[in-house]
Amino acid sequence: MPEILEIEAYRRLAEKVVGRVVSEVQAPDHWYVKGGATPEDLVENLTNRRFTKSRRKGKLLLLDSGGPTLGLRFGMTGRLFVDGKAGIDQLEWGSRRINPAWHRFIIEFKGGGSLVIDDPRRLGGVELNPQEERLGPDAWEIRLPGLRKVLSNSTTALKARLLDQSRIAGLGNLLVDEICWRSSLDPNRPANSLEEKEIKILNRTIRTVLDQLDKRGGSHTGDFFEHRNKGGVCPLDAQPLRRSEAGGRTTWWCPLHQR
DNA sequence: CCGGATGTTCACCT
DNA sequence: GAGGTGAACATCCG
Repeated sequence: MPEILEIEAYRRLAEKVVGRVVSEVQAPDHWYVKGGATPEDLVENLTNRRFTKSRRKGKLLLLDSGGPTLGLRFGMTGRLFVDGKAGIDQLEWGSRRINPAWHRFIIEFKGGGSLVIDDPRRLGGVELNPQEERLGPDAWEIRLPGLRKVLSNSTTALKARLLDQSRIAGLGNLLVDEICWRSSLDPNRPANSLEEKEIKILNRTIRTVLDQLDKRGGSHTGDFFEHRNKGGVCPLDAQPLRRSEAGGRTTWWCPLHQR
């Protein structure tokens, strides 16, 4: 799932619960509660609280309450439902079935309505007062000086650096492939080998891709997405795409124009 | 049946 | 400390 665009869609959906008061919290899956807290901690800290804001940092969704802040992570297969309505119609690689056993976290509100995380693979989690400072600047808000800093002093592959949430928060595997492809940059290049000219291109491309794919409907709507398969060729120059691994993730790129 | 898929965290190496 | 790897989570799809 979800990368920054999907979490942003969830954030917008979660605005519906701002102003509502929590009547009941169900956290049936102890494993799903992170940060050293227990399901009981969540119940105690959130019951009778009124949510005041729906925020996002990278892939972390945050609901402020005036007291504790609730942090929601969705892993690859987590979906958010508010009042039974989904934030994303169809999650790539997700399940299209609905199974109550996959409802890892449920909040009921006074006066009706609910917020539910459905997560078949249990890769997400909920946390009280997550350490937001562990995340780098948000990818949607980062600017040239911030991006320079992300890439400086590191021989790590460009792609691994862009996926490192502590350096820049929000980009996932699909978005990074799309961004490198549009920027004509080889994802395997050492991060600190980029010239100023290339960093500028990358900086612009990050925002262009996020704005454009957000309007289109998500991380899987990029121009490159449908080609990153076995036998895929570059839609720009028809060159067969290469496949490798970077940062532990499958990477596709065009060996001709991505340098 | 097997392998891989939009993610995060942590242990364990070098 | 930096950086890489593999495991764990559990389901769907080809």
